[in-house]
Amino acid sequence: MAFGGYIREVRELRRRDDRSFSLRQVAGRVGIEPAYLSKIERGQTPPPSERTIRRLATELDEDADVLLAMAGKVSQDLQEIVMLRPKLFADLLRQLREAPDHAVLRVAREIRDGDW
Amino acid sequence: MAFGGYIREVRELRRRDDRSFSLRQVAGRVGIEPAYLSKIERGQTPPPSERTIRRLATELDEDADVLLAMAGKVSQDLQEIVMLRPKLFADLLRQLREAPDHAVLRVAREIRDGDW
DNA sequence: TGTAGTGTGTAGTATATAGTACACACTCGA
DNA sequence: TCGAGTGTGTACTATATACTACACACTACA
Repeated sequence: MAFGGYIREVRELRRRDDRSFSLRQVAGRVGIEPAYLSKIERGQTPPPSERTIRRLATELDEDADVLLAMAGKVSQDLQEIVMLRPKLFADLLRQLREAPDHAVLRVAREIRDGDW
Repeated sequence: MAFGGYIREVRELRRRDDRSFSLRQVAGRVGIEPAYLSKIERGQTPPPSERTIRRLATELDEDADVLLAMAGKVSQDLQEIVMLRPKLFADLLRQLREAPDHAVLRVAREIRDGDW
């Protein structure tokens, strides 16, 4: 799914119950020009910065990491986690690339339960 | 450790045994201008692109993910792994941020051994 | 002693990123 | 019916990214 089209879809859905979700008003609350948001939603310009995507996520009650992924980006805080131990996490991610969700989830659960 | 200084250190070390590791010759093999490599090594310009860092890594026999991390970058292929399942990997990475190396390694080993 | 090779200073460039600013035509409720 | 609000077209801009090109002074060794 393309980033812009998804934003438009979600915004118009919210708008059905709340007239304040017009393009202009959302742009205003997010802190960008309406013309820019219009171009973003129609894919006439590349997705905006991480900062702006995060504000859109908050505004539209969407998951920031998912929106960032649709925009072809990875959250800066995740990048920093990888950069602190690059070999460790590079290997791990490449191992997990093909692993089914449930296997990854189990791993996350084990770690969370702190059985180190 | 700063990216540029590390490159210089490694290159000069290689150079002790192999005169072909001069700044000019390495730049030539990597495909960039000597003046540019000079500025990189002295930190007078930001680290180069992922593509150029990878070539430097090959040339100097260093780990590309580690060099990229020193340059404040995360490999594009790793970013793509995260972007395919953003929620899953975002959660996992944030769980593992504080986990000790050996715990992460054990997780990687379990997955590799395929006990899904 | 001269020339081949070394690192570096300075100037400039192309492309991408991340937007702003303003005007325009349309629509819809009071 | 008119004016407030809507989305969009066009033109511009500032900053960052990722380099190239050329000239210069120094060194080393044949």
